[in-house]
Formats: sequence, structure tokens, C-alpha cells
Amino acid sequence: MTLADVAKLAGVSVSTASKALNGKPEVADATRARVRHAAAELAFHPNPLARGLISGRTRTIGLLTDELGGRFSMPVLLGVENALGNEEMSVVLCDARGDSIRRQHYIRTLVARQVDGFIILGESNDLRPSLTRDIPVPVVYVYGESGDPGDLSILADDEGGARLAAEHLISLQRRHVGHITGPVLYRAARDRAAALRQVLHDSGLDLAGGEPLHGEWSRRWGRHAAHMLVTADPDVDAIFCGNDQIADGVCEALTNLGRHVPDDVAVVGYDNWETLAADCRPPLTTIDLNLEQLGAVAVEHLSAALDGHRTTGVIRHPGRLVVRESTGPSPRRPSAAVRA
Amino acid sequence: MTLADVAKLAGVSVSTASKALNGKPEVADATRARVRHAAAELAFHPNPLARGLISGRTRTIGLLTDELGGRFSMPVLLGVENALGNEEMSVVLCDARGDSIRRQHYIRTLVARQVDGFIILGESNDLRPSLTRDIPVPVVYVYGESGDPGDLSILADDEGGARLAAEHLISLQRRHVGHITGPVLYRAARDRAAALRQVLHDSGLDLAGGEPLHGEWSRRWGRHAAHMLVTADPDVDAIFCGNDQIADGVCEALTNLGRHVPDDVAVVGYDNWETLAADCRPPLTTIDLNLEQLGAVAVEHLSAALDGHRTTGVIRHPGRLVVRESTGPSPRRPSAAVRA
DNA sequence: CTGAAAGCGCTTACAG
DNA sequence: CTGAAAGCGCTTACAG
Repeated sequence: MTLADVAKLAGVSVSTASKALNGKPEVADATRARVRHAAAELAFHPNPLARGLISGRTRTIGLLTDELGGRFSMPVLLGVENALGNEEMSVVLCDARGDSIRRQHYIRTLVARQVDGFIILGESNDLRPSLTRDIPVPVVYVYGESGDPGDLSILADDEGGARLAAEHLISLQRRHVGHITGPVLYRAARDRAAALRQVLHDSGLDLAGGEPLHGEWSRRWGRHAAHMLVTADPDVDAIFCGNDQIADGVCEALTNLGRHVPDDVAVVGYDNWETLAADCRPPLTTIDLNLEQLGAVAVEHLSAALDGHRTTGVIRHPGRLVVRESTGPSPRRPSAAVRA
Repeated sequence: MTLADVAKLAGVSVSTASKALNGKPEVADATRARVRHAAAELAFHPNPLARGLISGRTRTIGLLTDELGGRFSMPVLLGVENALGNEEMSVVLCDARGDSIRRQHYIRTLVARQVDGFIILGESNDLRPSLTRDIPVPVVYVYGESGDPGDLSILADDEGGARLAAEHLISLQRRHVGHITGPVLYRAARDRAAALRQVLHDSGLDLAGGEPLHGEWSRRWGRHAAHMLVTADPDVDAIFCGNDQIADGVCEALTNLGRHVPDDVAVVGYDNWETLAADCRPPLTTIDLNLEQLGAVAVEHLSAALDGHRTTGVIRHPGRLVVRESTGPSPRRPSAAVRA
């Protein structure tokens, strides 16, 4: 079905049919109606290749990731995909798998495919080299920050997330808050630790154990570090963990040590990795990064850039606290009624 | 940069330039060399929209999923993406999120975008209604089987996977093998249970506890069911679990019951969900579904179909056993030397 | 308000 | 072996 078929059925020229369907004002109402009718009857969909050839726009954006399989890519991708759908755009996906040859190859491929813009999805939220000079269309960086401040980066708000967790624990009257998290070389780990300390400091509190415990992002490390922390500071009554896996291990270790979660020690995770957080014993209070929204915000800004409204700099998108049982609402006062 | 620029630089006509670059035999060697040179100099990439407009092929395939966020979509997607890269094709991604309106909308969108073919990714491996009649290009179903046997479905081999697990346990001299798995309404759960029973039967063994324990796909269920199974059959010396989360819960419960894994009870999971299986205590022996390969096989068959070699029916792609510590190599004979 | 013409960037008969 | 012409499906000045 081509526009020519529609035009013929409607008894007009191809150019008139085009204008009618594209809402140009110079078409007579009756004509427009006839053309629309014909188009509907033939289930006509304009060929996007032909349109793209003329307009130079393909209504397609390229999403370049470094590690699709990682924990953070998927939710962002979902958000992007969904937001693009609302704009009648599609996403072409390329996973460079951390390999710079692949990355350059994909950039060339996507540019050759005439994508209207790029979203570059980082695998960690550390700084990464800008790729913008290789790309002739607008680019938005998501999750991982571009090293070039002239680029636009949409990031998760690590400090804000840590603050949410810290304030939640303090509101529960916890006074001895420890921190078990990932490697110190991750900016996310450092930023969250700093924010936690700041909030504690503002409340006149010190970090339980004196220093954050930096290790792996694993359950194993959570188990191990929980032992260390309880030994170092037996009064600890709350632990803020760098991710949900660590928190899971912490809960397990605390339980094995005879400490009740949350009555004796409240535990907060990070990431809200559903399958883990909800299935933990007890289910984890945690910080959701709102990664889908991150993807949606990226699309929003990319669309603006395509319309000529470019933004630069860093946008930190807030997370949210998800309260589950690992931080009980009434500390040290387990209600028999509730438990029954 | 257009072909016209290349032609001008090489001093030939556009049509000759086109033939030279496309390897047509009728071009003089010297001319071809000059054109290639010019193209390289200008970093010329033919406009795929123009090519697509002529050829009717876009070198793009549509990937329609029902739940991208699920545990199984991502690996398949990775395999598809990678395999397509080798064929110089791209993937456009659409997630219907289980909504049939969205699904139909996306099908229309992708068809309008002139994708050369579809891959339809199921969220569960149960039968699903065929969508092929709405799609005028070749379709391959992956992970979830199409209800129409005239379609091609590439599936994980559940029976084969269960057999691998069962044979592994039997080779370790286990005689009392129990099965804790997901809801009976999942075909995967039923198929695996049946295959396990068959293997046990062939070895003259019965299922420990008499019946498979069907419940949720969760750690919580694993913990609970492990208690049940040990009570029902205290001699149980191996448990094959329907997924890694269940296996994780089983390991935890067994340990709390004072049963050593694997010395007293060997445990096998399913899915090889890396972050979980490797971080479990002990690390899980499990079945990897080879989902990336599933995606690659789908692309292979789709490419063949695009070349006119269509296949139909069901292909079951084998998984593989990944041995970790939850099935020790020397049952009931823990070596002090090894442990030290 | 409508339609004939040119053109987006390329490929492919066709003529020379 | 090379090039002028037509055409893929559409849009957009331009003329009427």
C-alpha cells in the first residue's frame, strides 16, 4: 500500500493526498476526509524510509550500552523504550560489551543508520570518556557521567539516596548506624558514604564502627562485614548497606548472631532489586534508584535537543525509599499482636 | 557525504560509482580502485534509508518481548544483538509488557518500519498464541512456544536440563533425590519433574518424598519446602531445585537444620543466575539454559528464512551443567586436607 | 484549493 | 566497460 494507492482511491493527486494526511491547512475539508477514508480503508502506513530520506530524521534513536547484562541497564532501557513509544520513536540497541573497537563500530553503524540521537548508557556511575565528538547528532549520557561537562549526563542521585536511608534510620531512633558497602573506588560507594556521614553528623551522631566497611558488592561480603561490625561496635542498631546483596548477607549474619532484624538492628539496602529485596528474610527496606524514570528523563532531554533545545551539565535524578520489614516501624517494641 | 560526492571525486558517474562499491563485475579494476579510494577519503557510508527504499530490506529486525524486565529476556536479547551484529543487522526493541493493545501497536509500528523479520520473545515457556498472521515477514519465536506448529519456536530444553541434573546427582551416588520446584501450572516445572522421575526410574530409584514439591519460584518457598522434605524423608541426600532462588533457600534451610551441603545433601539449582548462584552458600551447582545461544540460534534461523529457507516446528536448545560446591565431588567423605 | 515537477540518495535495467 | 534514465515512496516548493 503506497500513497499512490490512497490517492487513486480518493480520486486526488499524490501530492494532495500527502498534504491531506499530514494535516496541511491548504486542503479542503471534504478532500481531506475522502483521503483519510481511503487511507483507513487500505490500512495505509507511510513508508518511514521514504519519509526519512526526505526529512533526514528517522524517528529512531541509538542506545549504546557497555554492559546490557549488568544490573542497571535493563531498567533504564525499559524507561527509554517506554518513553520513546510515547513519541512514536523506536530504539536500536547496541551493546559494546566494554570493548572500544565494538563501541566505535556501533557508533559508525548507528550514525550510518541515521539515528536521530544517541543515548549512552554507562555500566557504572563513574566518569567515562565523552564520545560526543564521534557523533554528529545529539547525545545524552545516562547512569554513567560523561567526562566532558559540555555533555548532558542524567545520573542517579547517590547522595540523595543515602540521605533518604540515613534520615529514615534516624527517624526510627537509631543512634548507632554502621555502613557496609562496595569498593572504595566506586564513586557511588564514596558519595553515599559521605552523605550518610553528613546526615549522621548533622544529628550529632558518629558512624558505628568509626569507618565505612568497604568490600565487594556481594552477599558474602555482607555476611563477613556484619560480623566485623558487630564485633567492633556491639551497640550497632542499624546498618545501611551499599546494595541489596550486601544487605541480604548482613541480615543472614545478624540472624545467625542472634540479633533480630529489625528489632535489634535495622537494615537498609540499596537498589531495590525486587527479586532479592522482597525475598530476603526479612524483606528489605531499600532505596529504589528510579532507573526507569532515569531513562524517561533522558528521552525527554534528547527530544528537546532534537527540537533544538540542548541542555548540558549533570542532572541527578532522585531515588525513593521503599520501606519493608527490615526496618520495623516500632523499634525495640515488637508487638505480639502483630506477630500473631 | 553522498555517492554523488564520491563519484565526482573519482571522476565517474553515480551509477558507475555504485557498481564499483557494490562489487559488480562489470567495472574496470582501475575504476573500482579509484572509486574505493574516493569513498575511503570521504568516509562515505551509503545511506541505508535510500538502499532500503529500493531493496525493501532494512537490515533491521524487530524484537518483540512481553516482559523485558524478566529474568530470561536479557540473555536472549544479548545473544540476538550479538548475532545480528555479525550479520550487519540491527535490532529494534519493543516491550509489550504483557498488554495486547501495546503488542498489536508495536507489531504495526515494526511492520511500518519495514523490519525484515521478527523475533518474538516469550516471558514464560508455556504455549502462547501465534502472532504470525499479523506479520507479513518471517517470524521466529524464542523461549516461549508458539501455539501454531506451523511457526518456528526455539526453546530451552527443560527435559534435557533436568536430565543433566539428575544424572549428575546419580553419578555422585545419591540415592534419595528430592525435587522442589515452582508452580505446577508452569510447563517448565512439569517437564523437568517428569524428566527427573524418568532418570530416577531408569536407575531404579524413587523420588524422595514421593512427589515433587510445587510452590513459588522463591527463596522463601525453598526454605519452607526443604523443611517439609527433610521431615517427610529424613534420608534425602540430594535436592534438585526448580530455580536458583529455591536452591538458595534450600541451602539456607538445610544448613540451619544442621545438614551439611553438599556432604549430607547435594543441591542443584536451575538457571545459573550468576549473581545468585555464585554468591550462594555454598555456591550452587546449577543448569545454565544457554539463553544467549538461544538468541543466536533464533537469528540464524531468521536469517535463513530471510534467504528463503524457512523452518517450522520446535527446536529445543540444550542447557549445560555448571558444577560448583553445592554438589561436592566426594560425597560423605569430606577431606580434612581439602578444608584446611 | 489542487496537481505537475523536482528531489531525498541510491540501484538497476538499458543503451551505447 | 561507462553513463543517462527511471524509479523506490514520499514531501515540498511552485504554478495554476
